[in-house]
Amino acid sequence: MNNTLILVIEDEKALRENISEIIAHYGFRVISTSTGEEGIRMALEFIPDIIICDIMLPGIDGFEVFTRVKQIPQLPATAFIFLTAKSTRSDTRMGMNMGADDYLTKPFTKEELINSIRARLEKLSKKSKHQLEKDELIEATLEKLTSLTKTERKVLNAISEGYTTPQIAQKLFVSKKTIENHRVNISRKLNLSGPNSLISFALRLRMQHLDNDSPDSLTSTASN
Amino acid sequence: MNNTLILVIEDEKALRENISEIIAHYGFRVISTSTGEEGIRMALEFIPDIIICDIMLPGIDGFEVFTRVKQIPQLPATAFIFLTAKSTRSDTRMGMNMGADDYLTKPFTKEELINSIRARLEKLSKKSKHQLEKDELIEATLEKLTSLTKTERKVLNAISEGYTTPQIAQKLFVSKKTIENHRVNISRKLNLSGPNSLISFALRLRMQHLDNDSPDSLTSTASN
DNA sequence: CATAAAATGAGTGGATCCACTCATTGTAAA
DNA sequence: TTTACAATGAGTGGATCCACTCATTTTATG
Repeated sequence: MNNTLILVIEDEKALRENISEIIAHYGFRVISTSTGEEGIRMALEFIPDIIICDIMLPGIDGFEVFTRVKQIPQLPATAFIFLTAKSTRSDTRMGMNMGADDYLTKPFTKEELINSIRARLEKLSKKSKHQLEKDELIEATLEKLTSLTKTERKVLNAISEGYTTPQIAQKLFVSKKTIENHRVNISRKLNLSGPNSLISFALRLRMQHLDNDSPDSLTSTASN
Repeated sequence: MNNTLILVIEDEKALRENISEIIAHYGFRVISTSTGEEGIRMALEFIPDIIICDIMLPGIDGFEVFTRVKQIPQLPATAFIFLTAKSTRSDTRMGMNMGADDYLTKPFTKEELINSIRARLEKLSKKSKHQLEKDELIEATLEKLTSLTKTERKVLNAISEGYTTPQIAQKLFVSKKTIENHRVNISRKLNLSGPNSLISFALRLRMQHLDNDSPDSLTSTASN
């Protein structure tokens, strides 16, 4: 049902296990660690949806974890919830001013914890709703990209950049006819048909990639 | 320099003017009102980037303003900062649990206010950085859309949805030849040329609009 | 009403896109 | 060394796109 992944970074063992237990009990997946360094490593590996992080940590502190995590390009949407006993005014403000999404002061009830999590998830899903719409269109055909050969990928990439058949032919030092053949083969593999279907797919794909990760994209997908 | 617009909803006159003054002093544009009802109306009209709203208001309260504002589809990205004297634990939590972005308790210093604003702006702009890249591509030609006629807009919209000339002709109950003529006229007005240039532009435009505001987009742009 | 602009439609021509078949060459794996 | 696949290129045909000109009708707008 729920595929949400939450990363808990908390030094105090009892509290860490307690939090994890609560989160798990409410149906979320949870991973945890006691140090900031390990937390950053896990964030990179597992790409959690939410990070709950204590400020007082051995080694690097919660603020440092936050700034490091925010520099990871794969984690732009990850919500960050600070956790601390220091409920002094200036500390709370510092956390929020850094861009944190919420701030829980110890001790807190399990309702406060779970409500905070739910509120952040609500915000996250709201922002990426139309995004999903786009994803679905591509998703189905995206896996079929693996069936493309090296040259076909190059051609598709060129198409997505707006080049026409004769231009691509010139770029790759082959005849127009060869590119045309590649286009047909690509369309066949991607189950596309009709005029403009290829350029349309290529552009949608490009936009998709611009929204996500790599800068110049498609050629780097595989080697074949 | 700074085009950020901030809406302040605060009943107490002295405080409202004080806040507005501080915000304006730091170079942001600011509008304000004393009631929730008026605040919602202004939010709809001016589409602010940030709304700063007191919880204690005559008529509908801050929580109600928040939920109403969040239902406005044009304002998915607007940051919401609550403002209140009630700094009791449960009140703070309720605000955050509803999905607020920050929570300032009275009295607060101007530094706290301005830092909170800056932190939220930071988060907003971070999410739309690569977005700018795409914007620039369209921006230049975007204004020329105003020179399109009603029917031309309809055709362009259909193109962006993936329809081909014969399909559009059927949809609008006119001949294929008419649609072809419209295509040429549109291309001329937008300074486009070459094969695929129109579908390419239309798709980029569509993606643009999907990321921003309206649901079914282009036809609603003007009346002519 | 008169003029201008918008909408509709047609003719022509060329370029590109799409889809099918077929053939040759190179390359890599069984 | 077969076998399979990738890459190259060609032939044919139809559909669509793009760009030009021209004409008719409808719809504002002064």
